[in-house]
Amino acid sequence: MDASSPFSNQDSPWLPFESRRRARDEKREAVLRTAVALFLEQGYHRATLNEVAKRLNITKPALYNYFRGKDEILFECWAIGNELVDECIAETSAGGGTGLDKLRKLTVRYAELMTADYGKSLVRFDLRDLSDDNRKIVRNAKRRIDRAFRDYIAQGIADGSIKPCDPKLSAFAIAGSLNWIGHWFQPGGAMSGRAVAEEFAIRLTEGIATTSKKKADKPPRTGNASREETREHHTRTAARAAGQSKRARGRLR
Amino acid sequence: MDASSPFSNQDSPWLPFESRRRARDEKREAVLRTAVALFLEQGYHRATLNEVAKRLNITKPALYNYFRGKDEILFECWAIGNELVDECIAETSAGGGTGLDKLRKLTVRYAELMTADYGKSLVRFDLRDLSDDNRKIVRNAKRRIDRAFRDYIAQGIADGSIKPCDPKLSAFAIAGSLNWIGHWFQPGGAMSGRAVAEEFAIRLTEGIATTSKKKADKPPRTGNASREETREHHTRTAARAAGQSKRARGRLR
DNA sequence: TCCGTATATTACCCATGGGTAATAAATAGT
DNA sequence: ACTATTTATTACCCATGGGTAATATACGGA
Repeated sequence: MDASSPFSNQDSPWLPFESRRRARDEKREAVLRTAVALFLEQGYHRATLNEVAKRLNITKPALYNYFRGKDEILFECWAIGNELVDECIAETSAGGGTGLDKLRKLTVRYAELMTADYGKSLVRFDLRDLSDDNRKIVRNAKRRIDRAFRDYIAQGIADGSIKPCDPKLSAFAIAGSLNWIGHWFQPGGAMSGRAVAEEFAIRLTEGIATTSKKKADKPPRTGNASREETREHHTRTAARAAGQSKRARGRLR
Repeated sequence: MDASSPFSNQDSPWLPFESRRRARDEKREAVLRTAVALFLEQGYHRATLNEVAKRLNITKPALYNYFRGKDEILFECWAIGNELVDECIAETSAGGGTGLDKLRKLTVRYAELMTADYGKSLVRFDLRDLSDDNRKIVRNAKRRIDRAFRDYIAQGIADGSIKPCDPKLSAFAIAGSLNWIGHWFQPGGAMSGRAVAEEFAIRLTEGIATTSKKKADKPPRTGNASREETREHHTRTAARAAGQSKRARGRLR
């Protein structure tokens, strides 16, 4: 009725009777795009590799040219999301400002990530579906993200931009609220991902900020923490090749 | 042993039947306690009914004396958690106070629920594992919970205890943060569930409250929103019998 | 004591879906 | 064009685990 039609899936490099000569990495990424969408849509266990393949106009065994197995696909989806978060943290840390400034900056970007597929995969996939090695990698990455939030809060307390509080619990509270976005946000809604992100950034930090800015009431200052680039989900492929962890590049023969 | 029968005498031919039924319900609940723990520990799909049975020193088919199938067990676990939340909401709504008072009261109780198994089941189980009918029930219940948060916020804005804000987004932010507790809290940690709950209640409401109470700094006023009873996870059995929804009482023969 | 019911067990069925082997088709290099 | 390599397909294996049928056992009631 839908996915099997030759007219849907216009972005599949395997369109029948189409030139099948495309870079291997593009196909890999196409698999991941399809897989992450399906995993989110149906849940990892209900989603089958047959269905992933079907949506790409190929058959299941073809997937094994690019991945060792289902759990590796899951991990790679997660890894892409993780790289996006890492970029957020790196850029936020690189930029200046008070602890509160950084916290807000990270909050906005992280929130917006949670409204997109790869971001959602960070919070909706289950660690226990991964291999032991990959599970360790993910756990460490989660800790790094948590530390970023805590560090910014601690820094804010130190520089006086944030009220004294327990950084650990405050980070949990903020990150929890943001992570939950990945569970309820759906693109078709009334607010865009960007809008939700900016709203949340204000709401979640106003409680602990020392200066109670009324940024929300009118838009005289949109803030400098949200206008820069956020629009390159592509050209990330090269960066991934330098990823920190063992991520097999397809089946090694 | 309880109040299920006024006469513990042999002149009541109902006593044996009653005690039998009670024994049955106790076994039912034992299954649910074991199942919810296992589902949380391993995830619904990895957890097997064989393992549930094994932990109860019985075998898998014995479970089918009490439940129609795995997904019904999942639903019943969820239903118990939902009743606990319903009690929170009912009591909070019954009690007086400003919108902010009620919001805080609900926040404390809800947070503490999230630190226990049945509470966690509300946010960690996947709707899509349920039958269509049960899924509808759960969805409606989730909406009711969301509405409670929104109503209290709206009420608080109306009575001046809460700053003007979007009730919908604020409710999402608060509930999200609370729900996330169900994902990270583990009993063995440094803080008790109660302690986490009270911390969160303060942190999550201080941002939108008009009066910035410093409840956290010293304990001159512990607040009336946290001392009353919260300690009856038992004797809930009878209340469940009057539950709002089709919940089969074991296999009907 | 004997019957009927509730409850448990053993032994099975079988749909599902991840994964693999053998092989065919396309592509690149010479 | 011939060959090696990559990439896809068809046809299959099989472990897993939910669910069921047949049956045994415990127990209350007469």
